[in-house]
Amino acid sequence: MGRAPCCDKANVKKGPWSPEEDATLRSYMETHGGAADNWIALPKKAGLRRCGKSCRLRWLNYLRPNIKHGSFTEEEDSIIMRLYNEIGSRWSVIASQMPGRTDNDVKNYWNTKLKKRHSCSNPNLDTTSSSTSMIDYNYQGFQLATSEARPGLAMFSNLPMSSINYGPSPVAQAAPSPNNVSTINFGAVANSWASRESSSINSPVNSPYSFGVTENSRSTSVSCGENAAGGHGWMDLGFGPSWNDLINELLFDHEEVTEISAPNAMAEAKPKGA
DNA sequence: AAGTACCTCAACCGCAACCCG
DNA sequence: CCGGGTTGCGGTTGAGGTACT
Repeated sequence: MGRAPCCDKANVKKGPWSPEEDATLRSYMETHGGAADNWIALPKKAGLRRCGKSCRLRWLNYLRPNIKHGSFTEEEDSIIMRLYNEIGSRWSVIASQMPGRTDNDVKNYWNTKLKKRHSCSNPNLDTTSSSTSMIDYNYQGFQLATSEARPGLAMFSNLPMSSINYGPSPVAQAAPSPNNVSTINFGAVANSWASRESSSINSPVNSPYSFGVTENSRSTSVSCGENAAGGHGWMDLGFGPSWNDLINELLFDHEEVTEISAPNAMAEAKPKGA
């Protein structure tokens, strides 16, 4: 025997709400302080031939005061993108960060607009990797470079732009012995290999694994690499823009891309857990 | 103008979590 | 603790609108 239905399906109307039904529900909710003590019982009390769940959804997603309709702002876009990268499809949590937006709104917006933006900007890139701070350090590295310095690459404006060392730490535990990571440099590491005026992957000065965006007098580059052979696994530093945003900014927003070295490293990059 | 493809978003569904007697 | 009722959530659907041919 299955679960008891939440309402009498035979006597319940489905489909789009009429203006009259909206008015009835709104009027009932307003006379009850905007809250229902029992959604299942509400339709009967309010005189609606609707399922309680349907009433709840209609109120929360459409009729409730202060609901914001209309297009999303760029700020809202970035909030959704950032939170999706951090916590995934927990729409109610994401919506709670944007007053007036409902989880349904956010979910629809993601599915129709942002998901495409999130996944289509580089066909060679596995976009399920959540952020540039997640590095498959199995690869020798890659480097993207533009022909001239791009001071203040916007993507990294909120990241530590000086040498920061991480490790040994949980993020590096996947590294097998004897290739334990002792230090990871993240950021525009002023004294690492990435800051040299070189287009090849060289050994980092201070650490076996290094990742950074660097502007020197001639170029802007983003790169990661290792000097010790045989690193395996993923390390996730827990922050950073998405790969797509980064690649977009570097490749597509700046017209003069002069070099993409070791592209296979990117093409073969796999998401965490893959 | 008509037909078709594509897009949007309100609404539905099933499930899990929560609440309460 | 248990079990039934209720709520909240996320995935999915499909009607209606719009763009394209």
